[in-house]
Amino acid sequence: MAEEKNNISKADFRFMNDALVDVYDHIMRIEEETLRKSTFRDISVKEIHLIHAITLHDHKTSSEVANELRLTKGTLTTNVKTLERKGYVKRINDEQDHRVTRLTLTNKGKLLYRAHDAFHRQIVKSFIKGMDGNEVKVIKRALINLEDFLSDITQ
Amino acid sequence: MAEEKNNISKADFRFMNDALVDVYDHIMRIEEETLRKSTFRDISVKEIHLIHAITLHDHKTSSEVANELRLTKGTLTTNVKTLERKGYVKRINDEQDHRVTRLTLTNKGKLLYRAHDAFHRQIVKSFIKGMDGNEVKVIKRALINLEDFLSDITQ
DNA sequence: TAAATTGGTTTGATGTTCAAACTAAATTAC
DNA sequence: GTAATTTAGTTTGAACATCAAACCAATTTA
Repeated sequence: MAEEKNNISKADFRFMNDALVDVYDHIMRIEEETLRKSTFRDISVKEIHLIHAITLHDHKTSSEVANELRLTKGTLTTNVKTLERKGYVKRINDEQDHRVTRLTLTNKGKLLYRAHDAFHRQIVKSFIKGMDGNEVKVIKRALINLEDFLSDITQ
Repeated sequence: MAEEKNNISKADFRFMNDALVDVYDHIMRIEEETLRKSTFRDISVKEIHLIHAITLHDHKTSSEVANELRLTKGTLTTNVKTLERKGYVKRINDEQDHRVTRLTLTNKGKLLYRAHDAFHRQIVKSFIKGMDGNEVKVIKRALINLEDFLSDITQ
């Protein structure tokens, strides 16, 4: 066997590690800059992640969104408040249970959601650029490996 | 051709996008928790990234580190100050140019650096678990694709 | 119907960051 | 060779994100 399975050279480790680390920072940076130059220049990366978590259609409760983003309820309240003020998010009072507020995007919020989603689509597309079906499967397997590894650590 | 090149199904997009997004958050979370439970419980994820940027051997200047991490000089000064107080980092006065301070890790800092590096090694290893040389090449290509895409945007 | 629980908000504190003013050292321009 | 400019880093004051804890109102349970 020319290449041992599960054995990785120092150079490969360094390359992949740096790539994995840098890529995320780079994406955040680009998102920030892109937003700054767009019609949505009053929105930060953190805010767009909240908008993404609220999603297009499924009227989640505040607590659900807070859990997903691992923020306290208090933090979410304040963040939602500013996005509401800026006109991206609307609160809906739940008819069944008068304690809960559900979150939804305004038209402006939906527009931003779609723009952001399109950017992510580009990222994924670039990731698998020029690859055939089998190669895409290899990438998926790698991502599944990583997710499994990470969830094994957590519980 | 059963599978068109460069065409990705909605499901594949969603899977890869979510994986790419979630993986980073997950890693940060695990780093945070692991630190909390270790001997280094006085260190945050942001702080460990600073320690990583200072590196084991190459006595960078404050400005160099600030640029790498894209922080202002002022922010770096305060961050270094707390890491110095906690005993992970040392300032060295440059003999040539008395304006510059170079940054280096104490033994405690180096210990932490190595522990953190070992964790990253595990991550990369899990990423390519069970793959042969060709498959590893596919992964590398994907990461290069992504880096190219991102630098093209920034140029 | 009183007590406990739940969903969300408010409050006060902490940590991270920045921009701008500043200090000290080095470089350049005359 | 001194004055003016630039450079490296620090200090300061403000802004923002976050949290934990106290709180309020509605619902559930006992």
